[in-house]
Amino acid sequence: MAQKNLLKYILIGLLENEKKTGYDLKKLFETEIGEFWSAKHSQIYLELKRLEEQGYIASETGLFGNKIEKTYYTVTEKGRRVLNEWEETPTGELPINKDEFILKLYFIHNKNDKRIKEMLSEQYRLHASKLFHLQERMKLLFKDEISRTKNYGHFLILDLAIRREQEYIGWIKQYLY
Amino acid sequence: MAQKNLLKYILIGLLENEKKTGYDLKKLFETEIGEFWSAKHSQIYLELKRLEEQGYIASETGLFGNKIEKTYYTVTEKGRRVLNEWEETPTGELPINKDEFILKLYFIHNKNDKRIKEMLSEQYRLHASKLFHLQERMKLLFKDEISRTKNYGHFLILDLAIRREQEYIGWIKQYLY
DNA sequence: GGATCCATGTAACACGTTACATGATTGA
DNA sequence: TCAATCATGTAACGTGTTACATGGATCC
Repeated sequence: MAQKNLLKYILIGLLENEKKTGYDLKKLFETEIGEFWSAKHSQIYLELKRLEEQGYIASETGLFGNKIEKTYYTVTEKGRRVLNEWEETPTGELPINKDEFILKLYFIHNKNDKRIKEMLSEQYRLHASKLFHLQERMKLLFKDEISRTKNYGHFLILDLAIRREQEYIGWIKQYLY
Repeated sequence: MAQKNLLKYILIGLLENEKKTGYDLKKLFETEIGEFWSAKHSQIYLELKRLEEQGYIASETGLFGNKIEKTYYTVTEKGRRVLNEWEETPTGELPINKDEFILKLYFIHNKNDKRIKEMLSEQYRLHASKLFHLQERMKLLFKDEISRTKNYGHFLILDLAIRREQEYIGWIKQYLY
């Protein structure tokens, strides 16, 4: 997955409909996007600079209070074009989900190993908590039909994420008891 | 996930019961481990050297044919210890599965966007093919109760992987038709 | 007055991929 | 003899994290 610079498209995509600062974008990674992507502010600010140099986004400096300068970014025509090109390109190749827990489990050979129950219990807690969080997001963002139609992609992937957690929890339960 | 050097534990873990060459390990990443982890030979060879320097594994050079030298690695006591420590440490923090398709979908807002069906169709093919492959592996590796008991962790994660693909496919079908 | 958030940046490092490189062995 | 596979390595680069760094604004 590395080497494709997908952060580029995320940033352009997030700026598509509304100008935002680097800090705004950073906050989005902590909430909205955080469920399926991550990036630190250090990486975001650098990438924004690079995207501006390459002409995919443009910046304007706004004033906040009377001293702090905020840099707002907007998408250029060129940026809009590459975003669309990317969206239309078949993705191909399923990604490998590197999951440390899965890895640990792989190296446990004996069915009666005491650690299995401990590990499954921990995962149960983590996934149950994530499931709850996702369900709350679903309620908050997509309570009516209109909101679903307007951000349909987001609705779809939230639905997938919830199903996935439910399945994961089902799997754990089967082997935990 | 990065910064934890999990490759280290994979290599030690794979060498635990049997001495292997770098090439053997590379091959395992193409088959067995490939379902849930990836690594290129360039990274493997370097990591093996580092692990030997740090005393986690030891090497012996064998001859193959009459000219080629193969380097076999085995795990040391120190290596066995860190592997066990790792296995006993709670994993914590669910990983973020960075999936390019999910990302693209997020940026599609309109329910009637033609691209949704195309994207879902492509994913259907990919996941159906992966599911088939996983099911074949399951049949091959775990046909009887005894094989399950001997590599129980592997059986568990293969079962999870299959359920996950089934769920994914179910999700696609729901919105594709 | 102090904590927390807003806002932006740089530097060092770790992880992972791609490309370059070499040469022997095996089987058709 | 030619292709594929076995077998091992290095170099350059791209991506992402951690740590370092600064200073204003807001709220209690």
